[in-house]
Amino acid sequence: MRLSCFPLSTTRETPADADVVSHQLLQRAGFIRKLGAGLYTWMPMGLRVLRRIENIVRQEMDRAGAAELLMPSIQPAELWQQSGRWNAMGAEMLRIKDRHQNDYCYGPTHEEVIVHHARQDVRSYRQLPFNWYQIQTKFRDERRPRFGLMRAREFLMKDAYSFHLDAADLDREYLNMREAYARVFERLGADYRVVQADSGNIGGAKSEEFHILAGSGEDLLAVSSVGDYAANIEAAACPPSGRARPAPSLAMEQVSTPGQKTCEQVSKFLDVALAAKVKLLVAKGHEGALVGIALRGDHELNEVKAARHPLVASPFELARIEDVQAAFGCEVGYLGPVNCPIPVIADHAALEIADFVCGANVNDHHLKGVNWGRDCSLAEGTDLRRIVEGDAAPDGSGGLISFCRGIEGGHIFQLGRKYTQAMAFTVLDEQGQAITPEMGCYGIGVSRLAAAVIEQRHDDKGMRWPDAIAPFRVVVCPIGTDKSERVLKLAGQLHDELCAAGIETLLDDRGLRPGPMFADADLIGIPHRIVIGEKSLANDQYEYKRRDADKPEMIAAGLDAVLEKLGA
RNA sequence: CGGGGCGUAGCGCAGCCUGGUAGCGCACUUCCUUGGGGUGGAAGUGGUCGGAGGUUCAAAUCCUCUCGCCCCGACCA
Repeated sequence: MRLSCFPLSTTRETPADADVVSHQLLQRAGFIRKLGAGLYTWMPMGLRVLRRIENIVRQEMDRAGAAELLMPSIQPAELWQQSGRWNAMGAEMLRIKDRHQNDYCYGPTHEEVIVHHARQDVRSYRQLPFNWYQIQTKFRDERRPRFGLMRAREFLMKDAYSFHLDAADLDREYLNMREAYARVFERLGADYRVVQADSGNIGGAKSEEFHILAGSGEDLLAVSSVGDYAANIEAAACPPSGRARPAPSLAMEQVSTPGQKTCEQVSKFLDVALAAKVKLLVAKGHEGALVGIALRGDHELNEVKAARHPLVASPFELARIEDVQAAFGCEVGYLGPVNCPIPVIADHAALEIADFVCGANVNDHHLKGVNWGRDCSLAEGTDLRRIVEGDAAPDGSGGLISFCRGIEGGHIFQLGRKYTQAMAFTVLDEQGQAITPEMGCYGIGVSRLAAAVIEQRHDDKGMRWPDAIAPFRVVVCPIGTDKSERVLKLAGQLHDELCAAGIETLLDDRGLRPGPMFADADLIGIPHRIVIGEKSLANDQYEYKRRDADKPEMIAAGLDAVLEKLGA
């Protein structure tokens, strides 16, 4: 490709609305242009990268035995009503009406559509298992689009859906996809980690995320210092420590704590450790009921875990303050499990302390020396809290948890029968009995990966693409073309020869001075650069530089030495 | 959803407080110059100041409404 014929518009200045490196570089290098909040156009240079990532994903999916199809981006509401998600999905689903006032959505995901097609075409167990995937544009009306491509509203996603006779076969395919994903992430040159995840409102049991590790990542990951345990902190389990609760040593006593409402205030006021306090949150239960949630004072609630408890409404919502005050007869700063008017569930860690401090359910008063079982009923113990750094790894390896940040690039789920059942997809088994298939789904955020790779691979000059997904593998830079016919001719010739050898090559024939030319090549992040100028031609040499090398080196002029450097 | 900020040339910004003929840098056009890390110079092109209404002799500037965009937060009693 000759750059003089290729639309490329780079800027030296950083766009004002970009605050992560990938977003800045993508815009500066002219890879993407913003059209609206969370909406981006892929300009030609950027699209080349997107397509290459897409092709790696496609190759690995095909290799893993999945079959590509393409579903509409607009979906009829009827299917979503069948699965029950038309109402369950919130405002992030873009709902639209056609001219007949019929309801549609711009697909945020395609479980409903795929199950619909599966039930149309698949009747027999002989047709199972299968795995269908597409690479399709999706739209999610994020409450806050940000970080450019990392949390855009419209984005490109690979989504795959598999169907199986039984759970064991789903397990097999899940592992198959897990391996395919690992190959994808390795080919992208990404430093990634597979972590246990929560399956969110998609539903289902087993679920893992593939995270590209980066400080700018939106997700916090809990990683064990021993073994390979890692989990999204949303999903990281906090089992009982195994330590027995100490025996009560103090009598319960009510103390005055005027105006001390938060755990921090009370702990300071009474001079007790935060971890020696039990706090009580109140969540909405079912049909207007309230549920008390007891946590140790220094712990935080994990709403995802709470919402899974049968007494707690899902999605999780805190009770309205007026309702809580009506039930307890005091302000929310003084709640506690003693003489509690509503059912209480407690996090394991809150149950492991004795002689604790908690609200007295009386304004401006707390209780000291409180003990489970003796002073209040022993609440049911459940995992309700967010994991914290320094916790023991929940896999029992003896490791300690520390946090790091990641960008979710892929997510694999075992959905079970949630959708196949809701949408009445059955096949006949060998005995002629109808059975409901097990389902898995597997997503990769293709457009997000482009940004994630940049977050990991960049320097102060620009992007540093690996060969596998670079927009071009090589850029040929002729110096002083207006003075030297020979330079221009040799550069054009090398470009043509490299292209003929199947190497994606860019010839910078814009006639720029070396400074701007090199700056653009570095910004765009092309992995290999060949400079041709009279100076080196005097020694019958070209100059070769890797994007990530400090210094250039001289090589013999001609195609062979170049090919050798490229390892081609 | 709550809070804050910003909309002035393609991009980045100043001007607004204190109303009076709209400016700078980059980019772009032409010419000269320069030629190994964004040369130097000369001359140019380009703006209904986000939109609507109001105050005023006069509004980018003050007031009201509205739209768009960005940032922070989103429950821990």
